[in-house]
Amino acid sequence: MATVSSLTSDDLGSAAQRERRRRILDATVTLASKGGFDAVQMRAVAELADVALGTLYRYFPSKIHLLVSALARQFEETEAVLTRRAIPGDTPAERVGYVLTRATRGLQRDPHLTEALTRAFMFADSTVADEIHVVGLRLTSMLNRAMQGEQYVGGAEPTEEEIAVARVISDVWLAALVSWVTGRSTTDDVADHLDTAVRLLLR
Amino acid sequence: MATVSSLTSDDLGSAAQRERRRRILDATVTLASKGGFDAVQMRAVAELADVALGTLYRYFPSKIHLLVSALARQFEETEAVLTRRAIPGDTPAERVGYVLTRATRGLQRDPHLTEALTRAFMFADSTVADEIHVVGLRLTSMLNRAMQGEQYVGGAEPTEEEIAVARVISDVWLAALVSWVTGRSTTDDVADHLDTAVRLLLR
DNA sequence: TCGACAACTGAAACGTGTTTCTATTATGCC
DNA sequence: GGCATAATAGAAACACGTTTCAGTTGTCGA
Repeated sequence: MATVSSLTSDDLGSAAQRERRRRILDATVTLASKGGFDAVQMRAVAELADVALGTLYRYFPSKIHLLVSALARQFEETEAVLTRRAIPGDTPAERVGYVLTRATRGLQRDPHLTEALTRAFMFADSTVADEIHVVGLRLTSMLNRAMQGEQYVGGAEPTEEEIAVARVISDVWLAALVSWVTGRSTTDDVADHLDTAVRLLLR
Repeated sequence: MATVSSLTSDDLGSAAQRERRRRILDATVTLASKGGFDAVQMRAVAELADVALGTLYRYFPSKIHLLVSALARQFEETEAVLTRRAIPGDTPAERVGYVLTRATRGLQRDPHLTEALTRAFMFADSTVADEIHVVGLRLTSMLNRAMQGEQYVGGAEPTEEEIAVARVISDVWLAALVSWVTGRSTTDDVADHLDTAVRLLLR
């Protein structure tokens, strides 16, 4: 069976391979952070990660796969950080707003990296579905957790309505990110727009 | 002054030039409709439009500019059609739903074209701001008109709230389109999600 | 009508993502 | 340890977006 997916950590048998995968993603993030999407050149990634170009393509079948996988790893870290403590705020709106603000600020702290990851995500086609799905799961999981607050610990399922709201909010977030990344709006615009959307949806 | 914008019809003095521009955009849509984003190859567009490659780049400074300009022209047509008759529906939600459904169905009728245009729009950077802006204007104008219904004819300005709602809806629409284009959701998913978003926002 | 200037043509060349292929190295099994 | 197999290195080649440039054609004012 021919696979078009990126190799995940679980797919990789040996420690040396997981180590290679890690080096590749590190190199990707380093280059993206320095010069954005255009600076992530496959030859440069391979060299920085100290693997051959062919090996890079064995691990990640395209530049887009590579960047979306890097995005997934970043999200894992964010989620891990966020999971450690309860999300502050008394209402779902406040908590969702808190999560979004924090996530957005984190992204805006490294504009080049964000540009690279966002554009890859937006440009991805159906062959990247698996990697995209991972990202989507983490995002909705974070938002649902924020909406439910304390109750989440008890393991309550979110309602239909809550799921729908979370989805709309992540749509808005994505669109805002795109418009920021492409220079069509400022950081303040993004914050305002997100606040407005949360207010409209969670009232 | 060095410009990075595409040449609009207004910029072009002679009829021969407007004709060339039209041929280029026609070729773009033809190729996109047949094979999507990847099939819109600059050499192929130039050949089909019967212009030299250099000329194509004189009219549209990049493939993305070209595709976003094609998108703008498609939107103009949609808006023209939509303007001819009053939008059916008794409530803003119904009218907005009608417009979205119609526009979405139109797009889904030509998946390859939609894929090409959507991906270009998502990938555009700040050098394409002018072209993007045109698209954004048409979209919000259509939505505002739908929200206001009959009153729109009277030339009433939309309220702050209405503008915000329109913006959120277009965000959701864009995100839904992206997820459909990338094979992550079906046409029914898109319709459902849009309905849900409209219901949540216009209640 | 003529001359100057801009627009267009045609073709070559460059950069970067992607593919391909052979030689070499690592891994797992006996 | 020795062998079969898979993984990797290294380098060349290809595809397509983009740039460049010399020569040709069209346009417009005097």
